Amino acid sequence: MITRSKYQPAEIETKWQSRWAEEDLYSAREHSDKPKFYNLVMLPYPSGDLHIGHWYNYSGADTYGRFTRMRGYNVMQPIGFDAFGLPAENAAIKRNIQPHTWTLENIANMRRQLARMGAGWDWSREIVSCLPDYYTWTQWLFLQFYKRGLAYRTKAPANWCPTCNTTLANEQVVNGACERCGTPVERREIDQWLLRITAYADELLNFDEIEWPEKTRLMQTNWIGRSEGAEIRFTAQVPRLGKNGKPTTRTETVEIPVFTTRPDTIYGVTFFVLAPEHPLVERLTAPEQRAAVEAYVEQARHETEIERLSTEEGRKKTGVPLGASVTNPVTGEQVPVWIADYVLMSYGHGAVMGVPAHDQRDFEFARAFGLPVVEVIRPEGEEETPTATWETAKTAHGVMVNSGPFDGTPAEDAIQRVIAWLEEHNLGQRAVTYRLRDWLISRQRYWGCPIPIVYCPEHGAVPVPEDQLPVLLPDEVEFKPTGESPLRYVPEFLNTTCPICGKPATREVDTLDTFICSSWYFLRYIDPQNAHAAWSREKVDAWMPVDMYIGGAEHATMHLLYARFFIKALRDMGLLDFNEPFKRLFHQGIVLGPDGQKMSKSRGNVIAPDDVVARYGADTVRAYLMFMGPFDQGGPWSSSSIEGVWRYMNRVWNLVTDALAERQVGPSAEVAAGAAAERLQHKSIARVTESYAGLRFNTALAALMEYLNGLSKLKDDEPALVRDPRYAAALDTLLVLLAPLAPHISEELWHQAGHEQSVHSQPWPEFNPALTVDETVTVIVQVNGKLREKLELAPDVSEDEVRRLALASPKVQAATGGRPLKKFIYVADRYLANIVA
RNA sequence: GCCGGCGUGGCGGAAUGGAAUACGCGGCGGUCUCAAAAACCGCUGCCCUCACGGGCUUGUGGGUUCGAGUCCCACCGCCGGCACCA
Repeated sequence: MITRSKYQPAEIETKWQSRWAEEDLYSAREHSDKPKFYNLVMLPYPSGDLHIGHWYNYSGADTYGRFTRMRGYNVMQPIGFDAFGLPAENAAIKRNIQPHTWTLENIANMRRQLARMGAGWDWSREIVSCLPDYYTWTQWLFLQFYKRGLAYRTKAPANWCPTCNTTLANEQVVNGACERCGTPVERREIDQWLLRITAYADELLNFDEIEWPEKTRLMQTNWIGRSEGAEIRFTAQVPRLGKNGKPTTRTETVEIPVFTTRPDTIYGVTFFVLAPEHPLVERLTAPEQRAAVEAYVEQARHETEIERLSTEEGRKKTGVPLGASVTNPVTGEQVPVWIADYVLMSYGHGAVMGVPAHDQRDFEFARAFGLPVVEVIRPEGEEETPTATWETAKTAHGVMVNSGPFDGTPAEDAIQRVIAWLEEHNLGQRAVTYRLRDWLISRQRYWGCPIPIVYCPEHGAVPVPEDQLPVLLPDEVEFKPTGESPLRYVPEFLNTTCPICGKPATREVDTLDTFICSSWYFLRYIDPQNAHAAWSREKVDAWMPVDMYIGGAEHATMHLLYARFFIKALRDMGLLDFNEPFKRLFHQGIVLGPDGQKMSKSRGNVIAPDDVVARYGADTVRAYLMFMGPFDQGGPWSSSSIEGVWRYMNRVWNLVTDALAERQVGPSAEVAAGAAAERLQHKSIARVTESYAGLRFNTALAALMEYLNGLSKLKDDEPALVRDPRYAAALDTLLVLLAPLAPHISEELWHQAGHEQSVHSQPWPEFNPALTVDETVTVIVQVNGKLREKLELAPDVSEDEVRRLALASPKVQAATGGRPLKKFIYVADRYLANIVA
């Protein structure tokens, strides 16, 4: 009677975690004969707790990293903390603790949690973005952008969150509300630092070098929103401004450019609309309209972005005429000028030529205010109908009509011909506009990377010389609800001298958007201790680009776009020599609560990893997360389904430890079932390898379960199998194949089986294709596509033989009912025959 | 509204155009036990049939094909992104 040991994950997991750390098992080698593989995860924000979503993300990434390492790659798998940001400040205000302290305490706890996963992190490369040895180089990078004219300062309307007392980038505004607190966003004019991401808009649309999900590429493409068309310069008479800046009685001609994607509709312009914020509104307004216009402008200013951008049913177009007109440069016609909130100052030129016949918004506007609708484009073969009867604009392309000399121009030439005409007469030109705007990077906040700029009364904004970096962020500040950075009230920080003249000056008190910190962290991992440079060019050349980047899809249009922009800009500065940071990208899915809803404290459906790990161990939790479904799909947590994975781990433990014990009591000897065990081994290697390679961890574990079930059954049927060396080899392979998903139990049993080296250093097993084929195969016989017969035959059976046996089968004959054979199809690699009768 | 994705047993899900429902959960029956739990073994899509066996089934309707969960068209439902972008 054998007494078996019990599977106790807590014990073996902590044991192996310390052993691996002692042996430095997971540090990437700087010099290696093996090909490099940069396996990256999106670094966590140190909120204090690793949640189940982190476990999901990192379990998949670590499984893939381990698999790749065993396949012979020199894998680098670093981890760090994106440690600046608002939550630290909010916690500081709420709990009267300094952000610095709060953040570092959280990091300490999360390091423990990250270690408890048993993932193969290379801790020697850890970065913490709020520490000076990191943010020195964030500042240095800002200066490089500044030097190249890619960072600039301007007074611009900014999204302002009255709750967070801070500005927000457009990308951080969700449906017109603050992404963090949900407060509707207001607009304010403030001096801002921006990065010229729009200079790279076109290049960012090119995804040729990267293997990214179609969905993410599409989201970035839509986000950048490239539109091709023309700029057309309309003109207007406005009062000439006197020396005092006040209008005089004399007039002058000003040009008002518009952007349009449909220059072919130029003859259909019946009105002209400016954004309420357009700088020419005041000068164009006639005295009798002044009161109405000012009221409308004031109203638009108070509208939130949500209201203004809403396209909800029933929201009618609003607007006010200025009592002025502009000249259509092509037709020479005068059309009235309006202001309306459907025209946005931030897109194009803040002005629109109104073509109600061929643009739906202009159509609605014209109907609302009784403006004429003139048809100038007619799809080929369509009859003329009076525009008064139209219910919508006709936006399709077509032949130009009512367009003077352009009449009859076919759809395919219309736009080009009008643009050519505009360019010839110097009244406009081909133009491209983007939805993407420059990246607003100033935050009126304390807990961020200080912007290395000094304001001198004489020299204005002066960059801090590189040898004076870092501009240190004070560790302690006082928080006052002023809406200004607390740094303004720290004299030691604020007051300095001008780098040019040495006279008293003040520092920039705004800090950088944390997305700046996360736009280059993957470069610092490569050379984290470098005190002389942000990175060594040689090391970055060797490791970049990232081979696999796994993280959430919510970063599609922010972090992932910014990081691409950074790399392209740094390339143009000569600081590195590649075009894209992340060669492959994978978005893991979202783990839902047991109720199928998104996890949230208010719903009470949150699964805390620490709790389930205490109960089942890290291996079971990791493997269960991967078993839930496809890795990019996520799904609901199930407290009963995880029991199945827990049972599996126990069955692995029992099968292997039993075999080891029983092997002691007798000599090894081959038995018949050994051959079957060997076939199963090779089949399983093939299946599991394929699943891992495709990041289909759920089917990898399913195959491992079938492998175990199969071996267990073979042993039950023929107990002497335990002393067959082929059975021992099959169990060893089971442990090796399981190692990426369940690193601790496989390591423990691997060592119990007498191996010295770590299971994680084992080469990935190869399979012999000849051994993945069964001794007999089931040939499926269909009649007219329906399954009618199964034949057990040898794998090398010929088509003729199958045909003879199939037609001879009574079941087949019954199914054909004596009808003559029309066609016989045999798919050899599927062992499938179809009889058409 | 536009763009994208997804609809398969009671549940999570599997399936290079070739045996639909692998694997797991749950359920039912059994072994062990005084009993229960755990563990182990067997059964488990739906309908008809005592049974042998037969019919039906991948959101709905149509199509392509020897053969469709998979490809094409239309519709319904759910999820994600964008949303007056001129």
